[in-house]
Amino acid sequence: MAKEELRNTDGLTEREFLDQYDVSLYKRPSVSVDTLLFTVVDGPQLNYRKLPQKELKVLMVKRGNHPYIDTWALPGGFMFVDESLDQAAYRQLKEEVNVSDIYMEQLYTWGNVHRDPRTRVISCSYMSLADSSQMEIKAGGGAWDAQWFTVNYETEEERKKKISGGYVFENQIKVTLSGREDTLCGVIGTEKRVVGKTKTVKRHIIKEEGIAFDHAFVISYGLERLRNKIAYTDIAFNLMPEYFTLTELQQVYEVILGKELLKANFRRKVADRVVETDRVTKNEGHRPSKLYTLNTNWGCFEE
Amino acid sequence: MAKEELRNTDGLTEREFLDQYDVSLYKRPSVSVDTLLFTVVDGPQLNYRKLPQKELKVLMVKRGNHPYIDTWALPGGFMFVDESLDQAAYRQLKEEVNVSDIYMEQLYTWGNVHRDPRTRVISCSYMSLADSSQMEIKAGGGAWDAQWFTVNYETEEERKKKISGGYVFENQIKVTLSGREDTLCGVIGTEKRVVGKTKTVKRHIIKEEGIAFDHAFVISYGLERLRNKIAYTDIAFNLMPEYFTLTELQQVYEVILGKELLKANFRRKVADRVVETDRVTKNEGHRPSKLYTLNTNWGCFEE
DNA sequence: TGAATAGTGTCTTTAAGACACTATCTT
DNA sequence: AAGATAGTGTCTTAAAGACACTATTCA
Repeated sequence: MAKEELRNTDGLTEREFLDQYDVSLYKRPSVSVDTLLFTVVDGPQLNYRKLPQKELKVLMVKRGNHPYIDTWALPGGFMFVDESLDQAAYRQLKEEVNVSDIYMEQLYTWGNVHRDPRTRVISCSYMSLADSSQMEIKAGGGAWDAQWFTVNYETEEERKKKISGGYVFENQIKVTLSGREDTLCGVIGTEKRVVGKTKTVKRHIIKEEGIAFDHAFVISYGLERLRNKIAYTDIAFNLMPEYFTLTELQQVYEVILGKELLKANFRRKVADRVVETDRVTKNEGHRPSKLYTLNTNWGCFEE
Repeated sequence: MAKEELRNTDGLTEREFLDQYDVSLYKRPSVSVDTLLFTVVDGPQLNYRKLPQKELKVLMVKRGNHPYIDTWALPGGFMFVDESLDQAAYRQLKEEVNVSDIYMEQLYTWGNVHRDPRTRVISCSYMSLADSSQMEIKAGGGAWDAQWFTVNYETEEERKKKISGGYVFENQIKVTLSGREDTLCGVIGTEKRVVGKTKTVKRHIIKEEGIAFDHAFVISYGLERLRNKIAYTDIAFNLMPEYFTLTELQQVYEVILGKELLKANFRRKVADRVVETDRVTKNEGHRPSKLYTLNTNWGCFEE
C-alpha cells in the first residue's frame, strides 16, 4: 500500500522516522507490578465436633532492602522491558514466593507521582486467588520472608455531605492484617466528590502500620473488588480445592462478604455451578457431607 | 524511630541507599495514557413529528506523525514523569481535543511488549463519558483532526469448546466506527481459556481498518464495561444534559445496550434516580413531555 | 442419646418482564 | 381528526430472603 510513502511534517517516512526515533527523549517512569494474592484457610478447630472457621488470608513479603526495609509489602517488583505486564506478575510470584499456575486478573494501576522515594514508579496491581493448601510458599528474590496474613476489614465511618452542585461521600476503611508475629494495619479514607458531571475519587492513607508503599490502597481496593465479583462470577471457586462441601463453599462466601448467609438460599444459588460427586467426608464428629466439585459445563465467564 | 538506623544487606541506611540509587539501572518503558471518550447524540430527524434516534459516538483523532500516521487513534500520549496518570489523561484531552471537566474512570492497562513500534510502551486507558452538546471539539497537539465516530458493535461469533481439564470460550466482536468521511473497523477475537484453576484471556486483532495501535481493543473493552456498568450504576447520566426527558434517557440506555426496553419498566427502574422538574418540551409535533434532572439525593456511588 | 452439622420444603417479599390501556399535544 | 409520543396500571414470572423442619453421623 501507499502507507510506506506517507511522510510526517518533517518529511520522513515511517521507516526513516523509526530509525531516527530517540527513546531517551522523554523521561520515563519505572513500572512495577504488585500482586494481591488471596486465599482462604481453616482457622483453629475449637472442638472436635465443631467445624473450624474459615479465614481470609493475603500473602505479604518482608522487604529486604530500602525503601520500607523490614516492613511488609505485596509480592512484586519492576517489570522488565522485554516482558508483558502479565508475564512480570507471574514471574515475580514465582521468584519471590514460589507460586505459579494460579488465577490472576488485573486490578488497578496506581500512578501518583510520589508513590516511591526512589524514583517515579507506576504500579500495576493484580489480584490472584488460590487454594493455598497445595502451595509451598517460600521467600526468594529480594524478600526476607513471606507469610500469610489474616485479613480483617471494617468500615469505620461513612459520611455523605451535600455541597453546592453535588455532594461528597466519604468513608474510612480499616484493614487489619495479622501474621505470625506482626499485626499490620491500614486505615484508608476515600473521598468521592461529585460536582456537576465531574466525579473525582481521592484516596488517602489515614494511618498505616507496617505496610510498605501505598499497598494498603491495593489491599482495600482488591477486597472491595473481590466482594463485588464474588456475587456475580465464579471466582470464588479459585479459592476452593477440587472437592469441597457446600458448607465450606458457603463459609468462603461468608468470610469474604463479612456476613452470614442462609443455608437453604445459598445452596439454591450455587446449585447449578457445582456437581455432586459420590465422595463424602468422614470422621467429622457429626453427619458426613457430600463433596462437590465445580461444574465445568456452567460456562459463566463474564468479567 | 529506629527506622533511620535500619541497614540493608549492603550496610546502607535508607538515606544512603536513596542517595546512591541509580535510576538508570533498569531499562524503563514509556507510559502512555489513552482516553476513550463516549457521547450520545441525536441522529438525523426523519419526520417532523418523529423523535430522532440516538447514536453512540466515540472521539478519535487523526494522527499527524508516525507511527500510524494518517490513521485514527484515541486521544492520548505519553505521560510526563512529574504528573499522575489521571493528570496526564486530563491534560491530553485538553491539549488534543479541547475537552475538560468530564467524568473519567480508569479502564485497563495494556502491557504487551510489541504494542508500539517506537519503543516499549505501557498504555493506561481511561473511559470518559460526556454530553457533547456543550463541547467544542478542536484538534490540537500532534493531531491533524478530531472527529466523533458513530459506534456499532456486534458479536459475530461465539463458541465454546470443551478441552481436557477445562474449556475454551471464544468470541469475535466487530466494532464499526463511522466518521464524516472514513469508516473504520476492528474485529477482535477473545479467547478465554480455563484449565484447572488457571483462566487466561487472550485478545487478538483479526481485522483492523484505520484504527491505530491496539486501540480497537480499548474500544471493545470499554464498550463492554459501559454496557455492564450502565445497569448497576448512574454513569449514564454523565451522557445527559442537565434537563432531559425520560424517553431520551431510555434511548441512551437502548443505544448502549443494543436492545429495546419497555417504557413502563424502564421508568420504574430509574424513578428514584431522577427528579421531575416543572419544565416541559414544546413544539415537538406531539404531546410534550416533562423534563427531569438527576436526583442528587440518590447517592448511588458504587464502582 | 445428644451435640453438631447436613440437607429440604415452603411461604413471603422484591424485582424484572410483558402488555394493555389512557392522555395530550401539533399540524 | 390523525399521528405521534407521554404516561400509568396490573398481571406474570423469577429471584432473593426468612424460617421451620427432618436426617444422619459419631463419641
